[in-house]
Amino acid sequence: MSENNTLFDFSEQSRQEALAAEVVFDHNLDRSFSYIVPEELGAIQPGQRVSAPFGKGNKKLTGFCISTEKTSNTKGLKRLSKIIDSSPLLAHPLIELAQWLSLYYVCPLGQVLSAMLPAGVKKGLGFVQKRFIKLNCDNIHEAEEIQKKLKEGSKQKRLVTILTINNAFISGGGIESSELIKEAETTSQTLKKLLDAGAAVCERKAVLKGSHELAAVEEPDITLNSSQEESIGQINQKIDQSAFGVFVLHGVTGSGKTEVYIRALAKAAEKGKKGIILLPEIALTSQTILRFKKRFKRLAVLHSGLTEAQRASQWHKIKLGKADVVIGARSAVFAPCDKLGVIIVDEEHESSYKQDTAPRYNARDTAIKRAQIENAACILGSATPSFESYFNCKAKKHFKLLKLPERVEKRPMPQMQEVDMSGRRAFMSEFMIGEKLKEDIENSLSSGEQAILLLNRRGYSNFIYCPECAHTIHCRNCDASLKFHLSDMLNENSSEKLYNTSGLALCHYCGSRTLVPKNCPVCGRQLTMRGSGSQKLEMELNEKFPKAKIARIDTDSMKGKDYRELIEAFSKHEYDILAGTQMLAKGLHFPNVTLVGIVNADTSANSSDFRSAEKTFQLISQVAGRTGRGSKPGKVIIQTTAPDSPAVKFAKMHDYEGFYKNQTPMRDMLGLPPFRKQALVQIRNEKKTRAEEDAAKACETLSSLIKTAQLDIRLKGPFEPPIGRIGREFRVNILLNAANPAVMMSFLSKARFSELSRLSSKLFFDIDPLF
DNA sequence: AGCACGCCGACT
DNA sequence: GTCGGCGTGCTC
Repeated sequence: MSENNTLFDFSEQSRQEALAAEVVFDHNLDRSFSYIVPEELGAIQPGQRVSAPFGKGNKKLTGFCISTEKTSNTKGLKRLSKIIDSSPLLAHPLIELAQWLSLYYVCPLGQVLSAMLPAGVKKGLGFVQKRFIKLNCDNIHEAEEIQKKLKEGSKQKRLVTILTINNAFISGGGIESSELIKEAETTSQTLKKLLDAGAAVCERKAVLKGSHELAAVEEPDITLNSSQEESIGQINQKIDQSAFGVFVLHGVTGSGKTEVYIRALAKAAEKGKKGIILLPEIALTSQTILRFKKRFKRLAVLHSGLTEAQRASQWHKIKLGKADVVIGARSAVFAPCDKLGVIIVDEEHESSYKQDTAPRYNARDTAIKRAQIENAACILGSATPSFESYFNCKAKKHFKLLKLPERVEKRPMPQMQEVDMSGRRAFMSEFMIGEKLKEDIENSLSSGEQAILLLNRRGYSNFIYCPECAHTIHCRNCDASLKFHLSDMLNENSSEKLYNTSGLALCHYCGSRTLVPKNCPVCGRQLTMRGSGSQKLEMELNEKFPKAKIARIDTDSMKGKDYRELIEAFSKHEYDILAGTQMLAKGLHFPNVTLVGIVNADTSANSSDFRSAEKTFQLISQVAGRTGRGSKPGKVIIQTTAPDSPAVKFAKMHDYEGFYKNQTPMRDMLGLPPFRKQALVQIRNEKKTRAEEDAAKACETLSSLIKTAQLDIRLKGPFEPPIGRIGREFRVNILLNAANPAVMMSFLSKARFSELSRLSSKLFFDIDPLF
């Protein structure tokens, strides 16, 4: 209707200059749309969200304004309906970062911008309405007048007194009503009378939810050793100069990396700048958070245990400049700090920094880019740096390697001992704890110390299996066998004699849950749950150490909060043995743990994974770091079927450099990371033949584009991924690798608008994939 | 990504 | 004769 009046408006509208806004939406269209900004909506800035009519039905969509421009060419442009935010949610550096992410990770800008904001912020959560009370006068003299009218010793009088003392006059901020009532030891009834009499007024204001600050600040009394001093010196220099620089802090476990982080964050705060520290989600325990809370009063925390509203509140706290330090998981790399001084990525080698849904960014690499945009220092800390980061120190001028080769207080590195299980496969299928490990656990227990046992698989068993015909139960939607999980969630009466009532079959790929039949659907014999897992380990421990208190941790048995509680309980020695999966390897600090047993060090999960040796090395080294953190020395028992593999050998000797030198020539030869950058193009379709056809076409298109432009990009594929079908869709992969990430970036942004976009299969890009 | 338009098969 | 399958094209 109103959009159609251009016919008559022609002479006035189109000749006049109008303000146009470029808007991107959170959909799969990788382009922006121009809209006229109607004058009555007022000023608009990039980073604000807008509501705009879109498509034939003019459906109102929420988008982001990314730029504005005066233009006389307004033909065919629609008008914005609304400016949603009163001020930009995303400042310029974050928009710039989003533009880079969009290009680098081949993801529409609107999706990136949307992913930068917590869901609660988009919903407008994070604030609570509170009532503030102030006297209906402007000074003490007028307040005395009010006092005179009230009865001596009355509660109303007391309220007025408190308001007067606190200068809660009409032009001021007032006192929050519940605080006032508490202070005056009265009730809301009394306050209401005062308000009704017109002696005081009430004002509603939006206040950050749960934003109570911690009072006590502990003075740091830790003396740094010389390598810590050296490291912090170099980092602080960059922070002082407001200069970009990346520091790979290679510190053995227990070498005091956290103290270096704290000093860098303090330095930034001292300069009036902000700092962000990223941790793997699993390491964000109250243990760690508390350590930072003690040192930084103005701290914001972003972890998955928060509700949407709490998260939004923390976000706004940062946005309002009320936090000097932000501690959080992956997405905290987008924390809306202005004046960023330092950004830290702890355990930078962790694969959980990579997001596995669009935008598929790696928070470590995003942190580097953000530091570059904002002229900040970036610290990548790890006991086992990723080969990528170590390589960058040699190859890139902005990277600098800093080493912390010794544990603090000169504590010794744990003693490492491997146990060769290769000749004992029969034993391992039955039990998981060998004699050597059993002995050492007994020793630890008898001297009142604690032990951690680490297992590499999750769940009770690998699959549900028929011993007669070898049939395994598979997922309906995926090419994956279902895993059996013990569960007490089932109610006995619903599941008769046909189903196993002790647990459920779970698909680790699409998350579907089904009942487990008792008998094989093919031959009718009774099914068994074969394999080994942490639940089975727990049972074996209970048998072998009946007096010990045993706790089990894995992703299946734990949801965030329970996990944190269990960690606390273990650190208070409420348990003797902690058994679980990889997640135990991360940055936990238990002074009383003197023994770590790695039940099976072989990460043979996926032989196509060229990083599997690197992962094994990281696992052993990280887990070893959990022991001997107190006054007593630590010991590590590594059960492995490959005691001579480089990963085990070098990890045993705590020799990272040696392992790097041993492994990287092979990577170089095969053209793998860190020497070349990888990009995965995945074709998905519900029809298998269609997926295969389209993959073949995509290969051809890509190959010819590479050839004609003579690019240094190699193509491998098409090939079926380890799991060929997930959630009903068949998948086919094509792998690209390029010597130069910029070449890859420009190639892909061109390629996706070529014939590739005309395929009927869905296309997915995963840059720097981790398998 | 949505959503509409449009052209061929299986039904009341 | 109509309902509805999903291929194609467009979105300021």
